[in-house]
Amino acid sequence: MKSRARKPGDGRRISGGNVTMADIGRLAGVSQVTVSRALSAPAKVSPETLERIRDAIRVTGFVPNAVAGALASNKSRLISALVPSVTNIVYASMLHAFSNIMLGHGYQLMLSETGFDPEREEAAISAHLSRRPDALLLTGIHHSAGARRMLLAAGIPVVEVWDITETPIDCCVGFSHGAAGVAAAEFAHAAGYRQAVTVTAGDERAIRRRNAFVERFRQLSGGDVMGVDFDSTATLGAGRQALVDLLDRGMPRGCLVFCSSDQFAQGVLVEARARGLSVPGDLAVIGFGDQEFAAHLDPALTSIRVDRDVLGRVAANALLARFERRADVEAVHDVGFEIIRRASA
Amino acid sequence: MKSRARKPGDGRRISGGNVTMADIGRLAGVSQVTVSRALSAPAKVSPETLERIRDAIRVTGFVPNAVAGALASNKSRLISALVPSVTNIVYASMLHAFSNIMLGHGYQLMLSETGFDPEREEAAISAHLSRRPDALLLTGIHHSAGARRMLLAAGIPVVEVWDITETPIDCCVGFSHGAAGVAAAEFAHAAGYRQAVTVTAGDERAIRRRNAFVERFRQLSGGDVMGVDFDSTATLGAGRQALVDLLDRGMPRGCLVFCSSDQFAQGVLVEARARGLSVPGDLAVIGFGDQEFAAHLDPALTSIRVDRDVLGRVAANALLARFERRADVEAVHDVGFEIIRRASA
DNA sequence: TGAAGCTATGTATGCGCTAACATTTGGGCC
DNA sequence: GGCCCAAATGTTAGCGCATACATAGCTTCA
Repeated sequence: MKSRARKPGDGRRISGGNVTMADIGRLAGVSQVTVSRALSAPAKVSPETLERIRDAIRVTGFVPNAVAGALASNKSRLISALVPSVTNIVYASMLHAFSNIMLGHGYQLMLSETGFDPEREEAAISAHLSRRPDALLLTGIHHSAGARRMLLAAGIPVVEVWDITETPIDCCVGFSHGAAGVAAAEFAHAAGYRQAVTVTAGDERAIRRRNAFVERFRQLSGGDVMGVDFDSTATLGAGRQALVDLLDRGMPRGCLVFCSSDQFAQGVLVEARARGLSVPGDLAVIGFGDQEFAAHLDPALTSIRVDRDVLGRVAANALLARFERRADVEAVHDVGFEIIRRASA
Repeated sequence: MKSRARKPGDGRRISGGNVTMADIGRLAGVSQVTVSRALSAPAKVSPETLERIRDAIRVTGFVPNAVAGALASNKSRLISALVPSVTNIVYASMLHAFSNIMLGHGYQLMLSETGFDPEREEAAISAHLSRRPDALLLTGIHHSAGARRMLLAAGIPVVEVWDITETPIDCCVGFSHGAAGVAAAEFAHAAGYRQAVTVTAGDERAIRRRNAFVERFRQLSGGDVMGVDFDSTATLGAGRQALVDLLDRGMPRGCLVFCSSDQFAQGVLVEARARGLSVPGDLAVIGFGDQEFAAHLDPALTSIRVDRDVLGRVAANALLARFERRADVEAVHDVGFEIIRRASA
């Protein structure tokens, strides 16, 4: 009896889908291994046999079971990616570049969102590791102790993106958020701004940029820097509200608004226009991310650009290099950032 | 001998990660099955045994191998999602809502981008099916013949989103793009517009909306409707360029620009402002998607809203219903759309 | 001409888990 | 006291592949 007794509705496929290599072999008059070879190393199979096998596959619609393959070979050709949010273009475009390269090398992507929450991240890591991915992409360099332990125990390549550290779990690709904040402060000071305020999302990296900005700007200008912080992710509406709050709190005229994202910055610009405030006269604005719309706003938005495409590509290549145990791979890749000066600051 | 001889570098984990249930059982003084039960049905295991097993798991950092579990049970608890692009907020936010619900029910997500290309979609479907997902989410209702064949043979729940049809592969959640185009034409005519042009991305659904709009608008106004088509996805810059082209081609004054996305519409608004054209005086604009920025543009953008959150949630629930073989599930879910009238048209 | 090597295939085994069935133990009950 | 049943655990048999090793038929060339 080929199949054991099963209750209905127990997950057994209705039809197709459960054709196996053994079935194909039977049809083609060869053994299961030869079918396996025909798929993974066709050069090792004679042309005639190959053709019979391919016919059988075509006729049956056979799709090899990669789950079984992964179990047998201990290689899943699956990559896990954990990002804070897919609706944030900044992560989505990095993912896009990353997954395109991995796909080109035969790897599929498993995705989870962590929402900037280390506990959710830890849960996701555990869930993903149970799937035995061949590698893992994490966003950021701060992870719970439990997460670090699991990742080290898993013994697979891990790339942390969007930040850099001298002590990555395995390797990291990103840039220094502290340096970005400092550069923005120096840019603002050099541009003549002596007063600044901040608008920051509930994102640990945004907070680090803000802190570095505030510290450096205080050093340079001596003044105090007030700010509006959000728990949540950046939206245009929140940016508008932030400017309302800042004006209520007596935000000085002619000051620079350092925003943790272009969404906030656009909101500030929109609210300023609605109130008849001139930019950069009454207030100047600097965003982060240099999204496509930044250059087209009126006034065009000054922003900190990070090449998310390069980020994703470098991360993918770092993993591929690790798979091939290439010796030339470095653990820390700084992709840098660039302040794009436009009319808003 | 427990492990066979292996060459170095053949994918074997370095440490941890290859603890098995049998190892845990040995430590806890029970058999492997009891460990399995402790994890999947703890009520069936005595409290003392449970505690010893949990201790052993804690000590070793054991993470169960879901690959083996999936092979044995023929249930992967994996859902495949194929979307045209994750960088398009319209799909990203739908995915976000979808994956949140699935995650809450213990399902992980496998993701691929298809780039509006049926061939890429077919390849992705094949790759995903080899992973034996428990269900599949597809974008759109048009798929290659090969794709349809594979999906039917797989015998798993499939939900097609962003469109509806009377003949889904399994079930679909979306709205009628033809109806949306017709509604936009009727809205435009009722608002007094007698001339219209279109700006359309290389997206089969956008083209269908456009065609329906053009046909209905012609019926109502008698006039011709010219348009700019892009092969690629919608960007603000392309929208600007589209208006440039349309003006060059003698686009009539006071006409309505029907855009296949808010990105295009924003580009048209930006270009109009740059040229000193008034909106909706010199030209009116209607977008699609009602993204967050639409309401904040100047003038605020009239757009066709589709509730992407509901779309993702309904799609998730449709799959969950199928898993539970609930009888109350319908095959076609029309989530509708809504024209949000603002200042731009 | 025969040993060595190569090509094409096959056999055996097990990856780590779940599902079905078997067994043991200890009450509860008539 | 014997019977039945439930609770707790164990035994067995695969899931569909990939890997290691074995084997048969052919070349090749010393």
